Amino acid sequence: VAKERKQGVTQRATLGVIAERAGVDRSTVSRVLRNDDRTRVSIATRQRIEDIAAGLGYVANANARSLLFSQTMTIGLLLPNITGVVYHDIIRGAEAAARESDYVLVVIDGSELGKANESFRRLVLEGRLDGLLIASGVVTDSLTDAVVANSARCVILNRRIGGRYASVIEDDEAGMQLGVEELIRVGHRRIACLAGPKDTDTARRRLLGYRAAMKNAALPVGRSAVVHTSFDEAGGWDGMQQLLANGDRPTAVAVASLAAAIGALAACHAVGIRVPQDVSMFAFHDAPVAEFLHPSLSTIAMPLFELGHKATSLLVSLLNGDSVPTLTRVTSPRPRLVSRDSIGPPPDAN
Amino acid sequence: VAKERKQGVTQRATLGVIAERAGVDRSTVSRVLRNDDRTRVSIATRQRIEDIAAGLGYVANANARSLLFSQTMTIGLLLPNITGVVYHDIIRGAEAAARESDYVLVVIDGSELGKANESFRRLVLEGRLDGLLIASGVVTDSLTDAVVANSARCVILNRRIGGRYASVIEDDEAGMQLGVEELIRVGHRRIACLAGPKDTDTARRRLLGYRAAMKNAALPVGRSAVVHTSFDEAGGWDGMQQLLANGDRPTAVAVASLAAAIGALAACHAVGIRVPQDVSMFAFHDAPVAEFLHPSLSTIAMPLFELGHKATSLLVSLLNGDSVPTLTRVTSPRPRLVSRDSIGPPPDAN
DNA sequence: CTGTTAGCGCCTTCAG
DNA sequence: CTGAAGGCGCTAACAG
Repeated sequence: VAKERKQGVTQRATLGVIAERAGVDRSTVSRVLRNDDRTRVSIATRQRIEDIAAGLGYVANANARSLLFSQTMTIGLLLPNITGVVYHDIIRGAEAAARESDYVLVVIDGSELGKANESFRRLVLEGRLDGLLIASGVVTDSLTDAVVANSARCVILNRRIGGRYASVIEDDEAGMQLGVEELIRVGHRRIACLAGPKDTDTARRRLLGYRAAMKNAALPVGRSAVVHTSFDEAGGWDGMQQLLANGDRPTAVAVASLAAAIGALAACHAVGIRVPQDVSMFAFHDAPVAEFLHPSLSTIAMPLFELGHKATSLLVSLLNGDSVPTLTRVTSPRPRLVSRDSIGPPPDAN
Repeated sequence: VAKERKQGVTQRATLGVIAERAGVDRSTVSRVLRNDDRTRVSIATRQRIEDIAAGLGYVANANARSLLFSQTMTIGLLLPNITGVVYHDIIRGAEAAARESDYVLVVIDGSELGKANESFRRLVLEGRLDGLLIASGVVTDSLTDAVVANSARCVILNRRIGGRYASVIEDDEAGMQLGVEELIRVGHRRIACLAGPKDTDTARRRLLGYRAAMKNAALPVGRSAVVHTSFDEAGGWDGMQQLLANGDRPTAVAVASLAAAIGALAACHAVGIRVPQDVSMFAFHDAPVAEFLHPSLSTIAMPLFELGHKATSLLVSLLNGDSVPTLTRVTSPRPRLVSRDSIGPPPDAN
């Protein structure tokens, strides 16, 4: 355990040295540099102080402030898999909202639960972070409980948790329904669903959208039409293989994630099933790569920037002591169907 | 500008309250809880203090420590595009190395330069971070200069910068050479290169590997055999289209990034060119998605975990006041060819 | 208009 | 074996 005390080589300017050079008290310097409007400082000294501070490249030490205010003005975004394509927009949205409220955003990789807990401990329990945005996947009650037990605040992204903590969700149901409706519109009737992990709230909501669309069109959902697998490529591959092994093969598939759709496409290629001639499909969530697959993949673009933005602004409210609703839905802009080449009419259409 | 002073609702335990309950001085509590071995505390009081601390869930406040030591024990990893597939292993490696030295790692999204500078300002200049790992792309001299001018330290990942700052690079040249050698081994002679942005050091090194392999085999590199484009899918698409428009179309292509290879595959599909029957290709860098493309993509797996790990341990050395070499190569484990279906014999072979 | 004072939570001499 | 005192850099009363 390295416990050695280390010192930065270059010393940064402090209020003290500026005060000394300007021949005033540190408090005066503080007032000037913060533009404290409750007290007036003479133009002359103000100018002198500002010049010296600028010359020294003075920036206030965040740690001193944090100590004083019990508040660091930084929040963390905990992601289960930092390189997932869908997270980029969430990050951008969160960062924008953070900046609007003078917070800094840092991202924490929680790809392994043990690591997540370790980083979490250092960052939240030791007071480096005022609050945490927790993306679905790594959320556990013990984690969230620990966060709030340490006077930090948290907001859950895209996952509902027993109503004890604030969570923000996208309208998975509407998005999935939109895609299935398109499949129905072009003539499909035997439509299957690659639904994601059975025990996740996200997958459950997407499945609801699928079922809603099927029900509205009075289409049957066979017992083997819904397959639960992981959200990644391997999951899509496995799930598609199961669907293709069925007696009455579906003519179209609604896939609950982009990565799984890539796997599903591969599974089709592997057995010579053509997309969209033999089977149509679309993926939930959009990303640039969809354009470049073979065939290019029709997708549902969700308001992820807004999701990240909303979650962050709620967290900021929480940090301001305001209360926020337990569940917030981000419904605007609406989910959008991005039509590419993976959806066509069913093979038996004529 | 929100400047209101906010207070956490729950107050965290401090040395003071533990001391009070234990009927001792705060300094004694501090000694016990830090396991200070330079001074002995009686078993009885030690036990009492530890019990109370545990009961209160005491964790030392990082901000108070930071203020005292001018050191936060956290380092940042600045990524140009946080969701790039190659970054995941780098992040994991960096995190592992950070933990080994009792540092915490946070990731910063630098996808937009303006944002990067803003986050950077808040995090580095205000002293929230002891040092910064800067991944290629966003590196500018003004940024790095500003970092060290503020008594933070930085290490550049996979990009050399005029010898003024420490940088760590993977062996791009060896990796690219390995792939091209495989193309040559199966019989290709007209081999092109989609080389990435012309002005980046990374692309330049990969191109060197391509040229080295060609030279070793005494194969000519035509003037139109090397195309510079961006590293993303669109870049690969554009570049491949240029190559296919050439008079003597190459029979194989070395692609300097995975995303560009996906774009290149798409460009081939678009004009009915089959991979690998008509054109073979491989991509620099490996990721799970390569397995699920059509055809599955042969790739070069690079030691990215080790890259992140090495860069971080160098940064820690720097923070300890040690000096480190300006340029460090991560050459172990060696680049590895992951053979899949996108490489085959040239069409004119028999 | 400006200085004095006190303290955020922690650690480290130096005395007992 | 333990306590007292001082200070990291900053800000917010309260005095002048």
